[in-house]
Order: sequence, then C-alpha cells, then structure tokens
Amino acid sequence: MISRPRRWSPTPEQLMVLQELYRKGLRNPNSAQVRTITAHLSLYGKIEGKNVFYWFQNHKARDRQKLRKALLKQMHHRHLPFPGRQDPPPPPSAAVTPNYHPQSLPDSASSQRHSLFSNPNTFLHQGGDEEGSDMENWMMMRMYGRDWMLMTTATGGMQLPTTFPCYVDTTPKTLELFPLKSTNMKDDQSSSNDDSC
Amino acid sequence: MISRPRRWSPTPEQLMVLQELYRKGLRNPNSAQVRTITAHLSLYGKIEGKNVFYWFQNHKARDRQKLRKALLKQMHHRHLPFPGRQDPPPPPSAAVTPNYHPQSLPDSASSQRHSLFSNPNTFLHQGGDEEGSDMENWMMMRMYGRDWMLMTTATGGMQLPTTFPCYVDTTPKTLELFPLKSTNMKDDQSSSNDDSC
DNA sequence: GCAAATTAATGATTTATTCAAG
DNA sequence: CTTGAATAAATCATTAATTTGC
Repeated sequence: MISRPRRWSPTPEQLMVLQELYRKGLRNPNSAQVRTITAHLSLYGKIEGKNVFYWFQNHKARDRQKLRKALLKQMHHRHLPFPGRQDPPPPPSAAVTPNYHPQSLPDSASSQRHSLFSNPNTFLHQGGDEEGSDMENWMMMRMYGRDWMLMTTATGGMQLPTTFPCYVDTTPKTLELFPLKSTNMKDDQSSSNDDSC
Repeated sequence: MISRPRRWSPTPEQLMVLQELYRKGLRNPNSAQVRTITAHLSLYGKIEGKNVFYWFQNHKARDRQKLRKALLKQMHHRHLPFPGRQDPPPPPSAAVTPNYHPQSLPDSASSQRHSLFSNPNTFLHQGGDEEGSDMENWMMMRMYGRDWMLMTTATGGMQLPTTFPCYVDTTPKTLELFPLKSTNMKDDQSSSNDDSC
C-alpha cells in the first residue's frame, strides 16, 4: 500500500505541459485558465486547481530568485552582461522588479498585443455581464485545501467551536450564535473567557 | 445614482460581527468558517467569501503592524513594558513571531483546550472521508475575484489566447491546443514567437 | 544492490508589501 | 488616511534525489 500521497506531485506529462506553458510566458493564470489547464491535465493524473495555481506561483518565484542569485553572483565575480534566457521575454529590466500592479486597465489598452493572437475562440463560458450568479461561491482560498482535507478526512480534526457574537443591534432574525469548527490550531480559537451572551 | 461601489465595504452590522469574532480570537477562518460567516453576514448586506477572508487577513496584519510600531516607538521612548491588549491572548511573546506552522498535528494533541468548548454541534456539513466529491472544484484563489469580474463584466477584457503545448508524448486524446483568455496584463501573455506546434 | 540517512526540490501556507478605491 | 484587494516574498513541510555503510 502506497498510502495515497499527501501532496500532489506532477506526472512527467503534467510537468511538461506546465513548463511549456510557463516557457510560453504564462505567469499568473486566471481562474478560467487554471480550470482549463486543470481539466486538461487531469487526463494525465490526479490534479486540482490549487496545484496548478501553486505551481505557477512557486515556479515564477523560484525562477526569479534563481535569476537574482545568478545576477548577484555574476555581478560580484565579473561584469558579464545578461545570461541567455530569452524565452519568456521579461519586461525589460524587470528581472528584479518588486511589484507591478497594472490593475484595472482602462477598457482598451495595448491593442497591439491582442492582434498577435487573433483567436476569438470562446472556449470558456462567458456568462452574463451583471453581478451575482457565479460570483457567489466562486472562491475558497488556497489555504483551505489542507483544512478541508483535515476536515473531511477522519484524522480527528478536533472541534473548536467558536461562539458567534450575538449582540448585533439589528433584529437577530435566525442568527443568534453558531459554532464554527476550527482545525488550524494557531491562534484561531476563541479566548476562553467572555463568551457569555 | 450612487453607481454601485466597485469594492465591498462592510455595513456597520457586518463590521461589528467581524470585529467581535476577531476580538474572540478568530484569526484564520477556514473554509467552512468563511462560508458560515458569509452566509450569516449576507443577512445584513451584500458580501462574499473573499471579503471575509480579506478582512481577517488585513485586520490581523494591520493589528500586528500597529502593535509593532507602538512597541518600537515605546521602546525608543522609554522602557514601559507591554501595553494592555489582552483580548485575543497572543501566544506569549508572539507579537512579532514570524511564522508558526503547527501543521499536521499527530491526530490528538492539545486536548485540554478542546474541553473548553465542548459544543459538538455539527452545524456544518461533514462529508465523507474519502477523496473526490467536494474536493474537486473547491478553490478558486483569491486573486481571481477581479479577473472574474473583468471577465464577466463587459469591460472589454481583451482576449489573449495562449496556445497549449501539444508535444506531450502520450496519446494526445482530445487535447491538442486550446486558447486561454488572459485579462491581467502583467507578464501573463505568451511570447509572440515560438507558438507553432 | 538496498535501505537508512542526508540533502536537494518543490508543493503548500503564511506574512509582508503594494496598489488603489472611497 | 483608512482599508479592501492583490501580489510577492519568506517560510514550513514533505517528497524525490543522493549519498553512505553494509
């Protein structure tokens, strides 16, 4: 019995595909991309969305850190210019760029790059434009993978119910107090005192 | 017209409940906790899971940083010992503790604290113990909220389909190449060259 | 050859930092 | 200025490589 591994390990095919996607320049796959990649990679073995997400995150970070170290060591040794590495053309001189939040781009920018991939194949669903619908239960953060595992697996994930505050000044309706399970033991539990409503 | 706000802002009731939960010691709510809190708080106004998650994350971080600053300033000024702050009893001298991963606790530890909250009310579903089922599409990471928004909202989220690597050495089955949409313009796009399979 | 011991890689989590809305 | 949202960096923990003694 191999006792199902506790953490995902990519099969050679999965790894190859991920590396190729990375090599092509993919760094921060969005939700749809993660789902698509996961779906396709699941042909080669067990895989989840978070694995894909983590893989890109770690790979990017370690690629960058490797580059940093190389540059530092090089700079310390001699002043040889850049090494090769022209695969995913990093934004010029952005090898050590700390952050870079190009958020909320104003509706239509950089239309030149779009022309490079004129493949309007809407492979993924493109729901309505208004809010609601899928937006509700879309996210269960990364960290919850383990908690969920501990919760569903019978590993004796102890229960630390936390009483819900009940002095909300509006009509309490159906809400009074409800216990919450807690599996991570860090600083998650309630303080033992002051829980009388 | 107030033009629906683009980011969540807690209503007074929601904020009060969140603060109370925090005050009681909740720091890293897990998946079930986030869902439960979200469900109950949605009685008081529009809210999503990520809002709850972010709120705890930010609140913890900023509480800690505030404490750090206070300590630093105090230490610099005079040597007054700790300020008050005995609400969520921080692990002794853990005010600036870097990490602390109590992961994979061996099945039954710290049973004393459990006795403090002997409320085995299984309010939340407790699914089977084996894999699969809910574990599949459980997580869409935090960052995807915005992407999803840009995608579903008609803001002209440009399409940057990325060709899927196709030289996987197993039988390609139904997978050959598939375009992926990309909305974040950071370094997400594929390199323009080398996309011929 | 082969496990136990040690080290290197890397998957998974948490914390720090930054951007930007209000 | 406060704080929601997002990303990057640091860290932990487990698995795979590898070394080592037999």
